[in-house]
Amino acid sequence: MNIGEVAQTSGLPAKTIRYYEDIGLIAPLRGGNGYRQFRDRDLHKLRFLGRARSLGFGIEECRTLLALYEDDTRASADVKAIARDHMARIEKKIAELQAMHATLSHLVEECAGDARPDCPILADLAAEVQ
Amino acid sequence: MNIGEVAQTSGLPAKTIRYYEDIGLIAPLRGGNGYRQFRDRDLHKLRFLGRARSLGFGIEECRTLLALYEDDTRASADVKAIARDHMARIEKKIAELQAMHATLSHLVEECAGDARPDCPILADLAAEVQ
DNA sequence: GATAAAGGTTCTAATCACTGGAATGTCAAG
DNA sequence: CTTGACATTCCAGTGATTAGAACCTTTATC
Repeated sequence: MNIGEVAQTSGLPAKTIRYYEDIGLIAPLRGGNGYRQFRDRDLHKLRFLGRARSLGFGIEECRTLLALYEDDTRASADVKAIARDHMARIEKKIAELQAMHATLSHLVEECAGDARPDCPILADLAAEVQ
Repeated sequence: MNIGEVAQTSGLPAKTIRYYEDIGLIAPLRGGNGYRQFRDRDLHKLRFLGRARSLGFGIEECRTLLALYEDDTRASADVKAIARDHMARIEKKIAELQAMHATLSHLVEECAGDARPDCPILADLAAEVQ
């Protein structure tokens, strides 16, 4: 399989697939013409990566997860720990975003949103103390 | 005021303040020794920027907000529109993170998390179809 | 066989908002 | 005079791609 077909099948852009090879996440073979030759194994890995990335795992976590996936002697506890860490980060991020949203929501409600210059949003941003 | 004091007062790292000058968000004066000389106006702007950034506005949005702040003839509607757009982006991001979290939460619950290799998390990542 | 389109290759540079580090200059105190 | 704290500039790196340029190979059509 050439990269185009793999991109189609995996849902990852060809650019991304090349990048993943660059950083050593996959290692497709090469044909005589220099084209990458993807085996089923490469495709599986790419799908794994696409799914893990879509769940927000970072590249290095993906690398670790992939290694665990390929290690028959892994302990599921190791995988679970990575997932838990990641969940904690997501929770933190959500909380931050919700705090931002709450503040903005409050300010937007207060703002007349008309042609006049008076604006509680700017007033808040400019306030000496929050 | 020198940059160190401004960093203290504004809560922004000196590096960040220099960067903000670099991209034209502030324009402090210079003393004969080449040191930046910050006026109250610069400090106000930096606090404004710090607050806006902490609410998640991007640098270019900050630039626009700062311009609106300094424009006495602004319409509050313009500010409100920027804030609304930003809120919408935040909402989208929260929804994405919540979806990730829900999936992970489910998988983590299913995973024994012991010394055995069987792991629903890896199984999900490796699944052909989701 | 010529040619053009489609697909492949590598490489560099850009994104965003800083941040780290190196090499160097200035100021205040002892 | 020296030491230390503080300032300066410039270059490079972060994460995870992505855009674009210049070029090569394959395939289909004339």
